[in-house]
Amino acid sequence: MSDNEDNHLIAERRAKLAKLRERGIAFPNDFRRDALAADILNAYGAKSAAVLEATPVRVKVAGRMRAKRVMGKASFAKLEDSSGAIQVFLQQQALGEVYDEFKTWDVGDVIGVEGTLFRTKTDELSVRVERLVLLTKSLRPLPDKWHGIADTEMRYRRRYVDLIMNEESRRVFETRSRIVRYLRAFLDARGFLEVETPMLHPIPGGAAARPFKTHHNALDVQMYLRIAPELYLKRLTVGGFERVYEINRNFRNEGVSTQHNPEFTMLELYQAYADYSDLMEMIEALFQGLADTLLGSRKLNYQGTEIDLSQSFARRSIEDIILANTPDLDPMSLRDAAYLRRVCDYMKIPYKAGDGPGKLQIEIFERTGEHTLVQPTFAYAYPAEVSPLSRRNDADPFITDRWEFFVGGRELANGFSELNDAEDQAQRFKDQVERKDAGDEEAMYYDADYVRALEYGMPPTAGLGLGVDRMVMLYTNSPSIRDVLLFPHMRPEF
RNA sequence: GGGACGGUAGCUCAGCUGGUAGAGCAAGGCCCUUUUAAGGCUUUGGUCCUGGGUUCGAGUCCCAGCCGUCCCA
Repeated sequence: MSDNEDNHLIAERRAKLAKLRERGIAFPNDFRRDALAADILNAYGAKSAAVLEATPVRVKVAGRMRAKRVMGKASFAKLEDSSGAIQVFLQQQALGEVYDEFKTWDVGDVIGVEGTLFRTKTDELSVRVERLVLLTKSLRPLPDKWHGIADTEMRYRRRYVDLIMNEESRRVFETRSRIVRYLRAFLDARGFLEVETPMLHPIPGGAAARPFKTHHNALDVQMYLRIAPELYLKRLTVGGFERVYEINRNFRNEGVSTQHNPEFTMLELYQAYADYSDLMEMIEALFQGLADTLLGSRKLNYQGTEIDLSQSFARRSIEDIILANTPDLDPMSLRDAAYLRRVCDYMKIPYKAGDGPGKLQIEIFERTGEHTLVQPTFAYAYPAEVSPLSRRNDADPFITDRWEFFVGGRELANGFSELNDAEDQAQRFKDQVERKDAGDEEAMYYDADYVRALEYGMPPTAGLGLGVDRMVMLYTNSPSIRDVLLFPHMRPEF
């Protein structure tokens, strides 16, 4: 992908622009359109040639020239705006000198035309142009109009070209916007308050992940881009905002893949006087309602697999899922660290020396169970050891009241009843610090102010985080997270 | 981090066991007043990703690197 500046196509267009500059305003901004292509087609697409001739309709449209067919003294071109495209018809006889200039214009130029509607011999509604203006000279040739861009690298690095060329790509990002609007409407209707909490954190918290580090000059302190907004949002529930949410970016200093981008969008919400099972119901309503609104169906195709959202979503405990996928395991030894280490050794699953039975369980689950959760499934009963912010289960202190939600073998959301016991939280942070000191880079820091907030009293609360990008992937049938991010992370080009 | 695959004209792609770098579209010129991947004639356009190596000779083979895609961890 190397188009150097001196390729002759660009040179020719620069020469044309130089002539435009000599003649006056090369980039005029006084053309005002009065119609969009799609609106014209909707309003007059059914009118007959005779009716259009009897009662002429004048329109002013503007957009990018996407096709150009010159036949001597008459030409056709396709003019594309945000709504769609309409054909324009130009004649030497009607336009004079401007027509001769038009013949030198290029596909990709932005033009404005004024004229009357008519139907061509092939019955296509078109604009018979009476006035014609070049609004923006395009200096770079567009990709092949028939093949489009196949080069994924160019699609991601030059999203603007991708958006010009690919209707499908535009549609994905329009759908993304609709999904985010749906999320807001869904939560607003349930009495949630949208808030904004800091992106620059003195202590990165709320998740197990490596943060991006930065530095605040005036204060001369180390800062971190947030890995999750969780601890701030829960401070707000202490403050009395009983239903809050935030939709914004998190940053994690980790690998890039079809599932991961260093910055990604997360919905987090907290609801007081609710528990983790209330949130399972909320997720179900959310995913089903979105399918209804977006697709008009609760069955969707994701990369060749039918996903059925119409049934009540499955709920299975972590230990059940582990046993279902590895039936040889001894059900009575699932919390025996020595036994689990032998299992990991046998299955070639890496683990760290300090990993206890809870962490080992999750390692086994992630290797053997996750990818089997294709239909919407809540995996619940996460070990307390890997859930330092979750409320312990009343009957079984080994586990917490926590689930993760899977579709297509992929984690889309994580929710739990919140740990609101300040003293338990302080102890869990201490355990995390020990793990960090032992070399676990993903272990959490001790957040003293957060513990202090809990000491004021946080009502019983449940919260969840939902990966918006992955959700958009699901609903737009996109194989890679890069397909749903306008400007995905790439290595610097220059 | 490991593996597989890819990088050739502005775009999409050919290029066999090593032997003068190709097509379509786009672009320049000429013709053309109802086309829609318009058409006809014609011309131009290359750091074959980069750097080494083997060879009389490398787009092609070898090594290293860069960028990307997918899979795995």
